[in-house]
Amino acid sequence: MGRKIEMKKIEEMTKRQVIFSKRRSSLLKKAAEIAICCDVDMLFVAFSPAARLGKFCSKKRIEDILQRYVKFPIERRLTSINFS
Amino acid sequence: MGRKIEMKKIEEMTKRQVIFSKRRSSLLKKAAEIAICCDVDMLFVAFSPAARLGKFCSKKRIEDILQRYVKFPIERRLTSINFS
DNA sequence: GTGCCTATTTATAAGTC
DNA sequence: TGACTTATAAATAGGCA
Repeated sequence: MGRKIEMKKIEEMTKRQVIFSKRRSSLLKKAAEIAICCDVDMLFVAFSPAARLGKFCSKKRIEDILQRYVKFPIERRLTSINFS
Repeated sequence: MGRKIEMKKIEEMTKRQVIFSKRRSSLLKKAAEIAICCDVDMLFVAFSPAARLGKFCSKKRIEDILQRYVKFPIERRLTSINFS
């Protein structure tokens, strides 16, 4: 899509962030479509090098599983993220 | 992409499974590209209605986090999945 | 950092075998 | 079930405002 790019880390930070932002939203959109059309629950997380989280695409079952089984350190981080 | 479809659950099971299989692999491919080009770790999980897991797109940090913080019931399920 | 534009590249629904 | 093919629709890299 668009002009082709190499499959390697984009070294220019600004460019890398712009590309990430754009592609992440497309990926989430796709994940949401698949979740609905194919009747599956989808979980998606992106960790930046600074260890911050990206976003979720999720539904009920995954929220339940996370609340039930995931210990506090990761749970605390996960709950700061928007579900969509 | 392709002929347009409605944003709702595909009722025909066979068709739904075929579509899911195709779109899941595309989504994983995209996630892998983003992970490399944008230097992020990506985690992706799909739960079917039968509660079986789909697949992962993951890297080192996420594997570490899962091993360190996720309790056994979910961990046991996660470890049966391929990382790619 | 945001938000559109668009030429180009990908994804993919349907179909066939 | 999978592996192709193809017409169509979506994603997107690079620009530009």
